[in-house]
Parts: sequence; structure tokens; C-alpha cells
Amino acid sequence: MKLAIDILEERISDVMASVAGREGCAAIVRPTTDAKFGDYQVNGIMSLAKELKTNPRKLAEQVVEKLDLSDICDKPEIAGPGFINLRLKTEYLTARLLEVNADAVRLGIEEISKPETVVVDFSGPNIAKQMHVGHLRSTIIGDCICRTLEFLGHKVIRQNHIGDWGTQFGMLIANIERRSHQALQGKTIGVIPVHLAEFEDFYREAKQLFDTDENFAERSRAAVVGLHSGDQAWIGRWRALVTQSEKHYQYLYQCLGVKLIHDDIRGESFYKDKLADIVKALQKDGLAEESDGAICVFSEGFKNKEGERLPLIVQKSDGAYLYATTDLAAIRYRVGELKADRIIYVTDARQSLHFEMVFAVARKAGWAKDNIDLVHVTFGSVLGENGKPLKTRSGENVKLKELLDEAVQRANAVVKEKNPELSEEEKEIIAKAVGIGAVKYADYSNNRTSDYVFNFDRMLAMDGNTAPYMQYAYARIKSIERKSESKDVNIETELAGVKELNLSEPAEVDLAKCLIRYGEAIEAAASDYRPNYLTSYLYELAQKFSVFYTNCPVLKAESDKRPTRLLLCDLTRRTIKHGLSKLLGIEVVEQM
RNA sequence: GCGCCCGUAGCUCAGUAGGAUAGAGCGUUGGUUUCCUAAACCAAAGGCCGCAGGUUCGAAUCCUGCCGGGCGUACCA
Repeated sequence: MKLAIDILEERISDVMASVAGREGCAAIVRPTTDAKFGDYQVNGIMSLAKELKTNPRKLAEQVVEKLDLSDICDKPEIAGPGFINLRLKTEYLTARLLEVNADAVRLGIEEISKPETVVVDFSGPNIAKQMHVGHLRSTIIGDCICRTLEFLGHKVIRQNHIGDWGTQFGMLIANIERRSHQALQGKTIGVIPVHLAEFEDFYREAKQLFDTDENFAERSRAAVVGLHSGDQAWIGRWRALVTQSEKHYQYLYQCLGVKLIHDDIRGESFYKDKLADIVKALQKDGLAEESDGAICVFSEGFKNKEGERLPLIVQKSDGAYLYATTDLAAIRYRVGELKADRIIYVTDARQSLHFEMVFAVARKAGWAKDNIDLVHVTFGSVLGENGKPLKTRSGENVKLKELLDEAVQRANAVVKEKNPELSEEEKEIIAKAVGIGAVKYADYSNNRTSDYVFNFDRMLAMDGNTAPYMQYAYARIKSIERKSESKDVNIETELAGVKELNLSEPAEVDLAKCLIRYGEAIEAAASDYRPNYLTSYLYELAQKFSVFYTNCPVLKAESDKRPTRLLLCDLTRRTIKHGLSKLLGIEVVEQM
């Protein structure tokens, strides 16, 4: 069924159009800013009145006169300078709740009518390096966008554009070769790093050798040449490195509950054979030209420090290709092969200019026609308490794994303190869900465009808009379920027979109204790619549930009240679970 | 220099086309438990929404200028 807000928007806009005698009127229905105004307010009358140069209250009256919303709302009220205030009818609310209740899978939320093929480019870790905190946001925000668009009915194609190609691989595979020789000489040394921490040393070792050992540097350059020319020995070493290091980020995806698999990988190496053609095509179309020895595309409106035109370099003066070239090849592939209607890039804001230029070139070259949506979803940095990008004391990037481990460890300490009687195994499961959930939720609940300060204590707090608070609300409902058995209440049979509801307490009505608005939050989150709209909604829901919980006994309620309350509990539980686990990829727990 | 982002309560942050008296949480102060998890709930105090102009019935939101911060700005990604 359609969302109330969408039905209202449509009907009121139609009436406005007929009153005004013109197309394209927007009612701009929004939740009220204050409950005393009802449930929804129409904001569009006043701006329309301005355009028509008429009195807004008079216009509102004319609209209300012709408006029939009697199946949804009480009589609309005109207020202030020209608002129309709407209050949902209890019968509508009841019917809607029962509908949501009957829909176990989608909670009464419709799929969109025009599904698109959406390619989402996110995460993109570098091979042979540990994932660090800088990869967190792209990985989880991208995942949430995928999950949300998928739920709404789009065909989502995840693309993990990993950094698995480039000159730095020369020294890495040269180091594999060097280590192999040592191993053959009987030295007990791992040839390819296996554990996460070893990658760091391995990379550092290669880098140091490259900088200090001319023979090694020479060998590294030979390795690059070998790699590019398809030498099997070098390719074998490279592939071993890629395979080994992929295992590590797959492990982290699993920890984070991020849905990215091996098949989603289309790394830089995937495009390596397509790059020459990209440059050739750009030259052939006269879009690319040589400048200072590099092949460049100059687009309108891009300037450098000196105010001169700024190029998108697609081939360096030494003949090598760059990420701009790869990104162009990727657009071509995604539009041509994957049939994308929309391509979303989830990377930090610092790459804005790069994508602006890439998009401009892709448009000019005709690889992305106007009907293809190219979207750069940016986000801010994760900061430490000092307001600078989060680093370790020694100034290194904080490893993602270490960050998550600490979160789980801290969560474990809290669980131990709050609920000591749980078994070790239960505590571990809860700590993992709470710890990881806290990190993710804290990230999601911030507006993605701003930087935020990372703080374990705050994200693990039980008060406020945090994962533990949400999980706690869920656990309380599960607890009611468990208690019901000992009180001879059979929830299933009571709910199965519910045909009518008895909403009388304010806390019940508030909760009910919140429940039927889940779809609004999802729509808002999807259209702006902003997970914080989801967390805000869920938090509001959990708060309303807490108020309901303190004011309205469920199991001890009179028989005329109990089914309604059981239903409110169950719908809240299902909505929280859906939001957290299905859309945000955060685990819920049975008890805390 | 130019471009993009940001500046909202003591702190951390919301604010979904320009809408009604700017909202949360933390912290502070006070209150609630023979009752389904008090990891909860209720209440109070706390704001020239960086500054100054402008646009209009109405501005945290749009425009201009300024101040302060971050990022980017030709061969890294």
C-alpha cells in the first residue's frame, strides 16, 4: 500500500492544480513540526499563492473545499499564514497497522514502480595493505545504500573497485621473489604474508628495499614490465598476493556485515587492457590532446592554481595510465556491459574534483549519455579527539580490524557489568553485535557529509541515539515474548485473531503513528543517500516504544487491550529488526 | 588566488524544496522502581543558528560580502 504521505501529496497537489488552473503544483506535505498541528502539514499553499499573487489562506480554503481525504484524515484545518494541517483518522491508522502486520516481508512498504539498474562503487581497499579507518565509511555507507535501494526494488550491482594494479606492485612481487629465494635457501620465512599484521611489514620491507637497494629496485622495475607483458611467473606472484590479501578484507566484510563478495570485485586490473583504447578513443574524437608530454582532456570550467585550464590526465608522459583512465573505462563498462541507469560512487569528499572531471569527460565522450545518472556520494573524515583525522599515537592509520576489536572488547566489558549472569558464549555474541553495531551506527547517524569525532564511550552509551539503545529496545520486546509463556499468553494465537485494535492511550497512538511511517524514512534515506534518516527514524521509534513500555503494561493488560499492545510490540520489534539488520547491516540480540 | 565542504546549546550532533515557538543525546539540576530488562522513563535550566547586509508574508536553510576551519587545485589514488 502507498504511504499516507504520498497519497496526501498526490491528492492535494491535484486539487491545487485544478484550483490554480496550472500543472505542476506541489503540496509539499511534511510531518508536522509540532504534534499540536496534527500529523502532517501542507507547506505548498503559500508559495503557490505567491506565484498566483493571491491570499494564501483564501487559496487554502479553496483547496480544502475541493479536497476529499475523508478516508485518511479528519477534516483538514487551515492555520497560520496558510498551512493545512492534517490529522490521521484512527480507523486509517488501524487499517494500516493491520496491513503492516500482515506483511511479514516488506512491512507494508511497496516496491517502487520504475526499478533501475544501479551500480554502486564502494569500499575499494588496496591490495597488500590492511584496511584502515579510512575505508570504513565508504564500505558501510555504500553497503547501506545498496541494501536500501535493493529493498525498494532496484537492481543493484555492487562493484568493489580494489587497488590491485600499479607500479607499486613491482616491488611487492619482487619481494615475493626475493623471499622465495631465501626460503629455498632454507630460511624459515613466510613468502607471502598470511596474517593481517604481516602485510604491513611486508609492504614496508619492500618499500625500504626499493629505496635503499639498487639491485632490488632494478628487479622491481623488471617485475612491473613482466607483469604488464604477461610474464607468467610475475603474474603468478601477483595473483597469489591478491588472493591472499583478498581473504583479509572478506573477513572484515563479514565482521562488518557488509554484503560484498568475490564476484563483486572489478579492480583496477580488470580494466588494464581497456585503457589504451580509452585514450585512443578520446584522441580520435579530438577530446584529448598532448600537453607537457601527457595526454590530457580539458573540460570547460576547470582551472588550476594559476588560473589556467586544468586537465584530466589520462596518460602520463612516461606512457602509464592513471586512475582517471581506469574510472573512464569503468564507466564505459558499467554503462555498456552492466547496463547501468545510475552509477553511484561512494568515496570521500576530497575526490569531488576528480569525479567532476571524469563525469564531464564521460559525458563528452558519449560513454554516459544524459539519461545515465552519475552520482558522487561524498562523506567527511573520521576524526580523533584532537579534531584531526584519526591516527594512532605513532601517527599511523588506525587499522580497521584493531578498531573493531577494541569496540567488541569494550562492549564485552559493559555486558559483563550489566548482565553478569549470561554465559560466556552469550556475552561474546552480544558484545560482537553491540561493539560492531555501535561503530557502524555512530557512523550512520552522522550526516555523512560532515566529519565526525570518533569516540568509543559515546557510541557505546546506552542513552541517546546509539546502537546499544536500539538493541536494548529490541531485547526488551524479545523479553516480553519470553515472559509471555510463563504468563499463559500465546502471542501467536492472540495476534492471529486480531481484526480490530483498541488504541486509546496517547503512548499507543504515538507509537502506532510512528510505526506506519517507516517507509517515509526509507524513501528519504534512499533519495538523498543518507543513512542518518534511517537512524533518526529508528531512534524516534525506539523512544516512542520506551514511553509506551513504561506507561502501558502488555502482558498484564486487560483482555480488550492486550492484543493491540502485543501487536504494537511485535511491529516495533519487526521494524527495528528490519531497519537494523536488513538496511543497516547491524545485528540485533535476543537479550542484553 | 580559484573551487568545493563546513561554522547550530558548555560538549557531540540532527534539522528531508524557504514554513509555525530551532531539536536530540551527553553533561548539569531535580524526580520516577513492591509492576513485562532502570542499559529505561519524566521534568528543568541551557541558543543574536560565525558576523553584516539583501531577497519576502516568512531565512539556520536562498543571494552578496566578510571572519574562522577543513579539503582540493597537471602526470598518487
